Order: sequence, then structure tokens, then C-alpha cells
Amino acid sequence: MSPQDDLIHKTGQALDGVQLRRDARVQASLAAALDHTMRVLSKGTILVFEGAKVDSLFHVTSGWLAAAKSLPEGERQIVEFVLPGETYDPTSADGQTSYVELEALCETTVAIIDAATWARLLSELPELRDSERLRDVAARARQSERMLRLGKSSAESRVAYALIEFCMRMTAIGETDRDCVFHVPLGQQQLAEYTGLSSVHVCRTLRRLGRNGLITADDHMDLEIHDVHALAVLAGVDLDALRREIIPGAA
Amino acid sequence: MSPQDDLIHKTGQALDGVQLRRDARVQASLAAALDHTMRVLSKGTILVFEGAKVDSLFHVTSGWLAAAKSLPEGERQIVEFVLPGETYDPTSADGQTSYVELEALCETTVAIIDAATWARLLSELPELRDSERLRDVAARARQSERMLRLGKSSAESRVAYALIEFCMRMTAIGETDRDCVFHVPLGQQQLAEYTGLSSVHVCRTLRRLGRNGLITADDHMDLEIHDVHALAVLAGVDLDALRREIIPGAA
DNA sequence: CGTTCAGTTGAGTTGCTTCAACCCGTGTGG
DNA sequence: CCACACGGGTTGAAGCAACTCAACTGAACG
Repeated sequence: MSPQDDLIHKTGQALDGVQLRRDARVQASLAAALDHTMRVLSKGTILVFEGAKVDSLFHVTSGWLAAAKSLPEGERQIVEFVLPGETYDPTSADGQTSYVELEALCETTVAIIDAATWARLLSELPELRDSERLRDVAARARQSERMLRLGKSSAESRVAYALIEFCMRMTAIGETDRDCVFHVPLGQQQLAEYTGLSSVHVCRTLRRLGRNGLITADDHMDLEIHDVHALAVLAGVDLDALRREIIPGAA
Repeated sequence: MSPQDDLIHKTGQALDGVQLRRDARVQASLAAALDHTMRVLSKGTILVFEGAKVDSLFHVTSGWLAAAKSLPEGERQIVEFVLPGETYDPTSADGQTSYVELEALCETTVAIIDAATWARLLSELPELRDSERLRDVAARARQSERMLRLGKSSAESRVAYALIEFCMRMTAIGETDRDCVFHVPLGQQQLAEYTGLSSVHVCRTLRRLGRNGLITADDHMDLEIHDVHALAVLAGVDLDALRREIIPGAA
């Protein structure tokens, strides 16, 4: 069994993910409700600023969104990526302002759903409610996993973890080119903002991983993971357990 | 206006918090449903291990719980504290295993609610559903705020932020001794696991804050914040905005 | 071609960690 | 009642991982 086969096996059940995402009834109702709210955003577009008024949620159909926060001095931290099929609600506890900035990382189609409509949809569609709950739980688990790395891990471990997470999520929604081969619409700067490192150090770390044969990362983040196990060891994860934890519908 | 008055004003609406927590109908139904599932845990008790089977949620009535994750090498990161009146669901995306370890930080009373019962309660009590949603949103915002500090801030800023967060949350549930004076059931080691620092450096940082007159932190984490504004500057937050973001019902 | 922008690499700096010693309040057993 | 061990907090010294700064490369684009 090649490393690639193994990762498919580990991260696998790609079909489940696709199925979940494409669940016919939900998808149809969603599409009907959202059609007229679709927007195509070009790379770099900012959907909402941190602290701005919001009364909407955002459902990504294609492309990536980043949810980021900044310190007054300008340092940015990306707290989540929103991938196709996922919905993100940027509303704080006051119900009126966004606690993050949402930015398109590439050409991205988004449905903008106002809170009331979303609430109605959730109450009308049990399947939607369930699948959203699942995604929510997965997102929470992922976020905790990342906090663990932000707080207690080396640069190598953080980057390794990020790559594994990307791979699993991409596999789950069927956006891999081949097994363990995929593209993420990020520059090193963004990866740095995600992992809590400087872009310079991200660069060094990626190159080191490359030199050791664990991955290839060509210029614009076309990634290929050669040795998942070594990467998992660096990241300090059990692939099987991680998948069950952070990928919705991977039970 | 003294700093204390000001923080009450900023973090304020203590009454809202109490009211939210004590909402008569919800509280009564909850109590009825939970009475027989109450457990009193002694300090250090571990409710669930990371990776263990769970089909329950945990509702804290008094005391503190820590939700923590560990790396294989043993480094721990506390991802959330669960305070009185809050509910924590440790279930991962597979719906069967816990993605965190839950530990009592002092004598703590917890209601152990099985998932099915909880689902029933939520569907039967709209008020509960709403207040839980609010708390959920607040928790998500807090977690992002912490990720920002874990990724991009100095030790001083991380500790300052943690103290402000404690103060706001304690004020909201009415567990302050006086304004800006409260106790957290943590050692420096735990604070370190929360802020992603070494306990040694937490010690140095607390002492520095003390020497500069911003706080007093006597032996077992009886805290008093003298200069909230200086602390807020260090943490890089706007107190007003932060409260609206992370405290449920602070709108 | 010149300009720009992302990535790469080296050199020097620094903030936090680790290690180790020490202090002190508490608990325990002789 | 003292002796002693223990665990948390405190402090100093030394090391190192990641940061900053700065120079260079190469691809993309007008």
C-alpha cells in the first residue's frame, strides 16, 4: 500500500463528503432559497470587516474564504478557512457585529443569506439542520486542534498539521487532483497568518519538508504529500482519529 | 470615574448576565431534567479523556471545568474554561468520541446530560435553545480572540487578555468579590497551558504586571485589576467592543 | 525591458524556554 | 513538637527557535 493509498484510506470516504455536500433535497432547497443571493467575488474582496454590522451568513459554493482577526498593530491571524459547501456565521454575541474579517482568497462564489431566512431554512429542513450541526461540531474540533498547535508546537509541527488538515478537507469534498495532490489558494503570507509564524519562517519550513522528501510545494501552492506518516508524526496526530474528529460524516 | 467603575461600565450589565443565567422557566425545566444527574467532582477529577467514548454533555452549576488537549509528547493546551451556567459538548464530528479532556479545576458540580435528552430539551424549550445559541456564539468569538493572541501576541498581551476575559466572564455571572476583584481556581501552570507559555514565564509576566501596578495577584490567584485601561492596551483590545463580542446577552 | 511582487536565503537579534537553585507554606510521621 | 518531604511559586543563567532586516532571484506583466 503506497502512502497515497493509505491517506485515502485514512482521510478517505471521499464519497461520504461529496454525498453530504450534495445531499439532494437539502441542496435543492438551498439552491432555490439562495439563487438570487449569489455573488461572485474576485480574489482579495473583503466581504465583511471586523467590527462591522452584519445580519447575514455566508455560504461558499466555490472558492475559499478566510476568516481573520487583527491586532491594533496590524498583525493578522486567520482563524478559519471556509471551503466550498460550508457556511460561516461571523456574528458576535451581540448579534449585530462581525468578530472577524471575511476575505475571498481566490475567485469565490458566495450565497449571502440573511439571518432570518437562515433561521427559517433551518427550522424547515431537518436535513440541513443536521448537516450544519455536524459541520459546526467539526469546525469546533478543528479549531481546538489548531489552538493546541498555536500554543504548544514547533513551526514544523504547525505547518505539517495545516497540510494534513488541508488534505483531509479537500479529499472530503472531492477537490483533490489525485490522492494527496491538491491546490490551496494561499500564499506563504497567508499560511503564515494561519499558523502564527512569519512568512519567512514558513518558507524555510516548507523547503525543509521538501528537502526531506515529505512533500513537494511548487510555486503557487500546488501541494503533493509524499510521506503522510512522517508528516503525521511531525504534526503529532493519529490520522485515523483526526479524520473522525474534524471531518463531518467521517464516522 | 475610577478604573473599577469604568470596568463595571464597560464589562457591565452584570444583571443581564445573571438574569440570562437564571431565566426562570429555563432554569426550572433544566433543574427538573437534570436533578438526578448532578455530580459533585473534587478538584482534579477528570470527567472525560481525549479520545474516549462520550454521548453526554456537561452543564456546570458551580466550579470550573477545563477543556484541554495534549500532544503525544505531553504538552497540554487548555482550549476553554467552562464556568457556572455554561454547557460544554465535547463530542467530535464522529458523534462518539471526545476531542478534549474535561477536568475539574476545583470542587465542581456538574449535570451530566445524555445527548438524546439534551436534544429533546432543546426542541421543547425555545428559551433554552436561544440562550444556548447565544452562549455558543460567544464561545466561538472568545476562541477566535484567543487564537489571535496565541498566534500573534507577546506573553504580556496574552496574559493581559486572559485576565480581562476572566474579569468580564466573572462579572457577567456575578462571581466577583468586588468590582475587578475575583478569584480564579488556577495555578500558574494552568494559566500557562491556557496562554501557551511556560509556567516560569507566566510567573515573570504576572510579577511584572504587578510591579507596574496594573494588577495584584496574590498567592492563589486572588486577582485584582487596578488599571483596566493599561491592561486593555497591553492586550490590544477595546473593552466595550470585546464585551459585546464575547459576553452573551451584552448587546 | 523595467517594475513589481512573491518567494528564498543569510546574518544578527530577541523573547521565551529550559534548567537549576531556592523559598516557603502545608502536610505527615516519628 | 520537630524533622522532613513535597508542591507551587520565584529568580538567575544559558540556550535556542523563530523573528527581523536586508539582499537577491525569478516569474508575470505592461
